[in-house]
Amino acid sequence: MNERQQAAKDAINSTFELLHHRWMLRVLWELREGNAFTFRALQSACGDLSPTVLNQRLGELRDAGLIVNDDEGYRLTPLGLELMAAFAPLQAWAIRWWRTR
Amino acid sequence: MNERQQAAKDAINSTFELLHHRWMLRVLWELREGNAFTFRALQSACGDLSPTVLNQRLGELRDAGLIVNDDEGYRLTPLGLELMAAFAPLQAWAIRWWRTR
DNA sequence: ACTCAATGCTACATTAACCGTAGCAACCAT
DNA sequence: ATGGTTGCTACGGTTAATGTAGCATTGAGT
Repeated sequence: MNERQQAAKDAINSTFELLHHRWMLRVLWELREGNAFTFRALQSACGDLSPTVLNQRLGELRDAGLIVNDDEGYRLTPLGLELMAAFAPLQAWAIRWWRTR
Repeated sequence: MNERQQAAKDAINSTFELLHHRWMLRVLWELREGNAFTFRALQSACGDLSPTVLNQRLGELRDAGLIVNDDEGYRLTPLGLELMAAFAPLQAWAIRWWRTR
């Protein structure tokens, strides 16, 4: 394996490491439109997850540069918006999969 | 919210519920080319995760209809391949994100 | 038949992650 | 000053993940 391939592998592994935590995908999903959410609004949108975990996830997302917390609340950065754009094809798949169950 | 929107929400939530478990994304990623992996080959490809968890993840993927276990080993079903196709844009994002850190 | 390696997987004990509930301190409007 | 909303933390209990060891089965070689 050459350097470029290794870097790609590191990048995707690191991405999975970030995303695999509980509620992470859901939190990002709720923010995907780019709108700002207050802590409590986000908690509610995710189906009342515990504030402990939400705060952990928000910290991880802030450290990763995917969200910011301005005076309107939490919202995705351009980088975060790009990630959610990459996730767009997932919704169509989810609906198809849902039907097969 | 109408019925169609609710179904879409259920579908994506259910997808996240499936995917958020540790190693789940990584296991799928290793299988994405459609090749068959033995249990131990898959374990090794994922960086030697514990067999306990690998077996749990494989069970969940089997129940979800995303993998099968034929005489060559574990491989993605057509549905599983479609999911990984939906994940394709993620790699490009991951590399870009990796560079910003 | 006997060894040997590889297979898929389970048992067990430990550590880390997640959970719900309660509530604090800061802010603002009334 | 009272009441509402904000972001967030403390606490104790439960679930999930981990690492190491090893079992039972299969197939190849001698």
